Amino acid sequence: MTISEENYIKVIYHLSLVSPKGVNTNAIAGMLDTKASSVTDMLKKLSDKELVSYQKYQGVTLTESGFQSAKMIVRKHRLWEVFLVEKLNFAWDEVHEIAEELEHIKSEALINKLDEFLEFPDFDPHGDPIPNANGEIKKVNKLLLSEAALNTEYKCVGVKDSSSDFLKYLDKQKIALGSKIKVKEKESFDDTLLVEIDSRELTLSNKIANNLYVK
Amino acid sequence: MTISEENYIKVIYHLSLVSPKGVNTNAIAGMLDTKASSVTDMLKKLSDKELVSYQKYQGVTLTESGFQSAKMIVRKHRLWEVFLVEKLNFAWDEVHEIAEELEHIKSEALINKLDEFLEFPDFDPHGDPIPNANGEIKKVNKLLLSEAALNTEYKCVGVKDSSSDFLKYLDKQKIALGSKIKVKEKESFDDTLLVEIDSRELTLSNKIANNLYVK
DNA sequence: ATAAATTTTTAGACAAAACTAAAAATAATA
DNA sequence: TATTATTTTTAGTTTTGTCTAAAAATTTAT
Repeated sequence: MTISEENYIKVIYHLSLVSPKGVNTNAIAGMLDTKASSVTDMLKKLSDKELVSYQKYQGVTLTESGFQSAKMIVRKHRLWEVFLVEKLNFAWDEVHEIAEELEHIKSEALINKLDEFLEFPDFDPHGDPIPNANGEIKKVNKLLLSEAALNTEYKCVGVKDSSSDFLKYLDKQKIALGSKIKVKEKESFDDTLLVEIDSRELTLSNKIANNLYVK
Repeated sequence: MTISEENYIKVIYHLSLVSPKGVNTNAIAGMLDTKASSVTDMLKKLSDKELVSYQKYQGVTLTESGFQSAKMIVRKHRLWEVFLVEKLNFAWDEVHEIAEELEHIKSEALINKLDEFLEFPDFDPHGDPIPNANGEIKKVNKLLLSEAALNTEYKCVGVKDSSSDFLKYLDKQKIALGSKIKVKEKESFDDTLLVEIDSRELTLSNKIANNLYVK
């Protein structure tokens, strides 16, 4: 697989978690910052390689083989992110772009040795699960903070939006993965939350609450 | 710079250490396993970018900018090799191919943090010097074992040939970088050496002695 | 249900990096 | 020096992945 093919497979994987019945050409083009016509071309190629099943105008889904490939790319991406944060002391908002490059390094031995070196982490720095060498993914029943029950203690376990802006906001508010969090009040007008985090009180907008996973 | 351009620059760098007055098209083609005509095409492009100075039929040399770029690629390659051996426990004959890929990862921050994580190593696992962030390279007055004086204690500090075959041979003979070595006899007929390594006696062919650096 | 809007595909073109085959320049040899 | 031999370059293709513009299919709206 070329880097370009890998990028398409990865994007189709992520999009099919949201639209499992078929991913649209335009959606792929949007994610890859390319044109729909380029996507069509690539879908034909991926289809020839039996990585996706594709019928004109009907959207695309991953084949079993494409699905496994996608998970291996995601595995690499997330393991490298752990390495960058845990070993090289990058901040969690700095690692995505670098991991986008590292995820295309070919060696299987490399990624398995890296996994071992990192002591087989289950989650990346943003709380996303890391597929193991067999492609198995640990399921976690997390929910969005916006869906959390009142006066119940939760733990922050992940972010939905992992943009630098959002992550820096969390840093500024000293909200990290692992922080204890309890919703004390919910404003019915705009769903603003009054929360207690590690025994500090904070007001969080609905937008924030919609992008923070708790358990 | 594209990966292909980087590979050309790196090869020209290595070849110009041997032929500093100009590197031949065919020599580059040989190293990159490509055709002379492809090399000519690329030399024009690199010349346009002022990474090399190139006159038709006269061979090619790196410009100052090309030279700095080359050293940064070599720096990345060798730092990744240290990482693979020291941290991921790869054998020294397994790391070259993987580092060939890793050397093209773009981030400056990454390589400097990696350097720090590895505690600023001066040499890679084969004894080759690692340029620092400014492109400066530690000089070492090493010599080939074949040129070593009799009955003088040396230390193995590098290999000239870093093929897997040669490195595995050294492993088998328990010769590693850092091993103490003394030439006790030199057979005048074929230059075979009788050496003492870490208090074991060994017979080494001239070919071996011509590919092992000592100090 | 037909028209309008949107999405997707086709057709044709382009740039990068490789190739082959042939021509031109340089180097080696008689 | 003239002739070979070798090296290097040019000219013309190919492949990969992209693009634009236009056509076709699908979806939405009147």
